[in-house]
Amino acid sequence: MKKTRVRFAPSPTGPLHMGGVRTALYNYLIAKKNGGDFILRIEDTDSHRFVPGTEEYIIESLRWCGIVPDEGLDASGKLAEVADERNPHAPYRQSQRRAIYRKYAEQLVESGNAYYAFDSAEELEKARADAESAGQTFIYNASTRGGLKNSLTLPAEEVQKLLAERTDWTVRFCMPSDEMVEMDDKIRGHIEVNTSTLDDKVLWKRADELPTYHLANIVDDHLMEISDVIRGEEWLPSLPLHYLLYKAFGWERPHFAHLPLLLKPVGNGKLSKRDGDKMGFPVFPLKWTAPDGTVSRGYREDGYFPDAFVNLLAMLGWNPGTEQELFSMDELVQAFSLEKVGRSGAKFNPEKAKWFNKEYLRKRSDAELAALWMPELASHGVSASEDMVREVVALIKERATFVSDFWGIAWYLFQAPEEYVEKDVTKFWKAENVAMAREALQATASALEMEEYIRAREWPMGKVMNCIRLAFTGSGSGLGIADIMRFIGREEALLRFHRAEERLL
RNA sequence: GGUGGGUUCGUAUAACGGCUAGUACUCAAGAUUUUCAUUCUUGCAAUAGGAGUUCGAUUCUCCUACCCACUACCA
Repeated sequence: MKKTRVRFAPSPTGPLHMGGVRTALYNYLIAKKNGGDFILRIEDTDSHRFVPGTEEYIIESLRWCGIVPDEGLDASGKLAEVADERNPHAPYRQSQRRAIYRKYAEQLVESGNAYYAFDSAEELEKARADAESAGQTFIYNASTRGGLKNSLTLPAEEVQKLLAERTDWTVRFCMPSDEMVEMDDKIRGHIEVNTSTLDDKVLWKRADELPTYHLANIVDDHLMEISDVIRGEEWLPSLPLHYLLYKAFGWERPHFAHLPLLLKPVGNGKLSKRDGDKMGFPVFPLKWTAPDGTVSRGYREDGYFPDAFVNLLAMLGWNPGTEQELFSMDELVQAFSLEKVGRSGAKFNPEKAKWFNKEYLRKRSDAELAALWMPELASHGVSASEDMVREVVALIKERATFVSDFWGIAWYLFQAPEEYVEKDVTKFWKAENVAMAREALQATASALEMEEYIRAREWPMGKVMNCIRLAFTGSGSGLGIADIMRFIGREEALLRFHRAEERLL
């Protein structure tokens, strides 16, 4: 049995979005489940769309998620450029592998599976326009290539001349004219396509001496001994070409699996950057500042835990077949299989995403959460001991989804209220209740004693307590009185009550 | 337009021909609680439509509708 080797091969054309992270995750899980390798490769064969900083962004995103490549990164965590024991196939950046691809493109021409094409962009544009005005679709393949400028139609001397003189020619795949391509996909099953509907894709460009995705992808997957190609559904239409390419080279092809797309929460279409901005959730793992200064929020900066993010991503398109929803990375490795990946696109639900984080927050230790909260407390001018913060966290963690919710839930344990919610004042601050509350507060030394005091007199517990809470927190909601008093102390409690009396009556 | 893929509660999904179509999120109601939140209980809510195969179809086949992707010298 061949070793499982999978790869994640993004283009550095923009920040990795959550769909991309999910693709990386599924690849990683399959690799780890089978004791195989997860390889990171950067497909930067389109020099025009390169966006600075995205390669680093991709690497950092994967690292944050705990998706660690077995191959592709050097000791300093950068994309490996020099081959060594760990990275035998370096470089892993396609722009640095130029020399490799040309050889293979020429091999295909020699074997009759590809040819040189000399059509200019304008000529192709015209051909398309003509076909369209005739109500047809232009396809560069067996049906049209005979009338176009290429090494199949031009005399050999002319071809040699153009090859030498011009710098804008390409190598195109010679698509068979009428052949059924039969394919198997691990997720979608058997698929058949007739080659007459396919076109002679450009494989290599003389202009920048670089291959297009299709050639580079197949060559590298072969050279890097990739056993399973797991990628997004948008690649399904080019699967026949890839099958034919493997056949033309005489190479054994990997297994293929095409993942369903991630769709926008409402309406139709795939999830895009805009949706997040519009609906108030991130679509990127980390915050991204574009070269033009535009900032996009990230899951990390929004307060998501990486394991929660990984978990929610895993459940988008896959299910374990049981009712378990919470999985650690190790558990995912155990439970994951492509057989349980769905075929239809998954609409992303931001509400459910929050639920996952809430569950993970609860699982975090009080100490860890306290440590995460300390910086924010400091920014509010609060200097509390770590022990105390930990106790507060224990009290409030089940009310929060993010650590950033903590302050809004428990601020009044650290500072006195300056304002009182009007609605709650009219509801709870009634003279007779205030009188009872004052007496109970003053006559007792602790919350426990106070409760007994109120009970002994058969006073309305709720009314009295709400009155006190209003004085403590400025509103009708919040923690239990006993808990609040434990943190602020009797002195502060009395002070807050008297201040409320002064302000409200 | 062409090619390919898809379609179970609002959302994510379960049920690999056989109970009353299950679960989670959301939402609603009730219980608990000194308020709020939590927690617990209950409820609302789906097989796109039509044929066919079968004793029996969410599941298999075909047609229709709708959705998505691709259709570049982008990936």
